[in-house]
Amino acid sequence: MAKPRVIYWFRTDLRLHDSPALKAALDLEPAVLWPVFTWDPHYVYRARGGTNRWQFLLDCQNDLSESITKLNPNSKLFVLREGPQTLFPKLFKAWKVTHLVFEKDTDSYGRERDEAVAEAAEKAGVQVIIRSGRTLWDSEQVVTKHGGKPTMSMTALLSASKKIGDVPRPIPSPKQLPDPGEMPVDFVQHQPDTKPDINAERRTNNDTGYKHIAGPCGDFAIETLDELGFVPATTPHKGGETRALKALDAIIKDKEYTATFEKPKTSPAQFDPQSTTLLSPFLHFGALSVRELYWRVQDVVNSYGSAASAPPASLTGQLIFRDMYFAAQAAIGPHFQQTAGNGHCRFIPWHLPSRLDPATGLTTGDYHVDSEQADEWFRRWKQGVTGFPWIDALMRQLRHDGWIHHLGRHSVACFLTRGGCYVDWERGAEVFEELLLDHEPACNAGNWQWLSCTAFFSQYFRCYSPISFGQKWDKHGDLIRRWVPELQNLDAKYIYEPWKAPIQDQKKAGVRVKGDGLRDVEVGTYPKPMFDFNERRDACLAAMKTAYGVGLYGDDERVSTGTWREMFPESQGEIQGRFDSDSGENADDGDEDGDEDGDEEGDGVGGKRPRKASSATASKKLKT
DNA sequence: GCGAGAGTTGGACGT
DNA sequence: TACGTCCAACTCTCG
Repeated sequence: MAKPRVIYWFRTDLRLHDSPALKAALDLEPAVLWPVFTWDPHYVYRARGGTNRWQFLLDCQNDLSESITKLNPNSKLFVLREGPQTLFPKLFKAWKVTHLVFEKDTDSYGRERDEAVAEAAEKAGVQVIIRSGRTLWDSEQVVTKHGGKPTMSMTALLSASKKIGDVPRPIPSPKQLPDPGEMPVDFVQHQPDTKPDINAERRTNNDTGYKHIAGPCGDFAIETLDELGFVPATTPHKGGETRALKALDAIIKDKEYTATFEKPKTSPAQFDPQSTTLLSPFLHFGALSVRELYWRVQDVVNSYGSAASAPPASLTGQLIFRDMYFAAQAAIGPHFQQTAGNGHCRFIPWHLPSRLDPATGLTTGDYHVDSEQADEWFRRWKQGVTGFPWIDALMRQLRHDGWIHHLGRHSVACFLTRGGCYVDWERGAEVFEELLLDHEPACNAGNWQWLSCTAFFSQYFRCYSPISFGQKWDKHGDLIRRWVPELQNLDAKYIYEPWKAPIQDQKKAGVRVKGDGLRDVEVGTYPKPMFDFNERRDACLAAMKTAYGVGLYGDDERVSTGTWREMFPESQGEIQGRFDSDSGENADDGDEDGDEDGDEEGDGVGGKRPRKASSATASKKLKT
């Protein structure tokens, strides 16, 4: 029998070490092996992605390609610019492929795509081999061992995984790779739909990504940001398996750090270097195997003795949480990314709710503006001009670097949702999806649900203060000074609350606390806080209490029909305003009165606009 | 079915 | 500085 002709399809497993799928491909003893990456238009036009994450991906691809070439000078990572669903059927034929091998994807689009590709392969007589490799334990197996239910707690994950067994030991990198075969592409390139383009506002140059299937020089080169029409990245964090393994070596070398790591004791304010490992972006792109990380850490922990930390706070605990979210997503499916239709996510009548596709019930990526005030708060949060320096510093660090500490994420997420703006967690998740280098759909959705107290966590009375929480870690405000240069010279006494600084202190520091950070921004100013935090915390807490009392979940019929309103008291201050679900216009904005004066209680039920007396006082307080 | 205790990492105040 | 206690009170797990 002729020897196999194998395509190894790299996706989010951009590494050579510990790849069960790559091992399966090599076990076939192929005559030829093509290491292929398909530049999938779905991710370019339909999924949110900022330029920093593209850059990190390109770093990973370039590094992987070099590593492949080191093992076989005739080979590299071959990038083809077409969606895999249309490309593979043509490749199977043109390259006389016998096997297609890849790592199992865990996300909804990925699974759908893989099914289509596998079906096409079957039609073409190509054998498909899939291996799980993205998580400690195969998420589908975890779900099965958990009775088909999602793992909504660490206990649940640990008891299910215990039935599977130990995390597999990592597989060493291959020592050699076969030659690639001939690569004719004398077939018609399928042009992708470039509209709608969810990344349009970030695509400032000419997009030539799909001009030639094998790239501008016809050599299957790795694409560039320029080719895709993206501006250069700003992040200092670089990708690639080589860097990942080197960074891991450095961490493991520090036995004490590795063995005694406790996440809650690491500072969200520390940067350069940060207080945590910053390995998550590598995990996301598969440049680092999660099992490699797990066992390298666990071996240190085992030899360290009883002083070592343990899950959930320890390093391996962080990885176990990751698996928990993956397994929860595996059980719930695409609805895990949203409240609507998700029976495990509590319904809270947040502002700025997602628009839903009536056909699928899934979110469209757009949202209803039920409250102009909340929308402004959301925009100020996103841009890092809330007037709360701790929040603004983190949001600016996130935008520029693509990474912030986990507790920083807690802080800004709590602030946007249950502890400040009362804006839908899905809005925040979308911003993280765009900006985070390590954006992992399952972890992102899971953590936003956690922080908004809609799933996984429910102690909504534990609220992060945008002032005290930062102060606890960073009295002098170094993180703020780094990311909010307007406040660089402000006395530490006022750095977390610059609006409290007397005019002469502001003058001395060369800054005026003025404006809203969005309109007519003057040089040398920093915005006033967008609300009185204590007022907002009280309003949100009361609203959360009401919503918990109502006790609706995302899959409840009353959520989809809108009759949930009957269950909430009309006098509830903090509740989603009405909007016309067809046009998306705010139906009760006609007699707009609540927003000019910064009154945050402007939205009522059924067109009524109840006000709390305290809100007026809150606005006045801010003006002093 | 019930109660006790635990639960990734809050804040304010005390010793 | 590190660690307790209270605040007012959530869900889940386990016995």
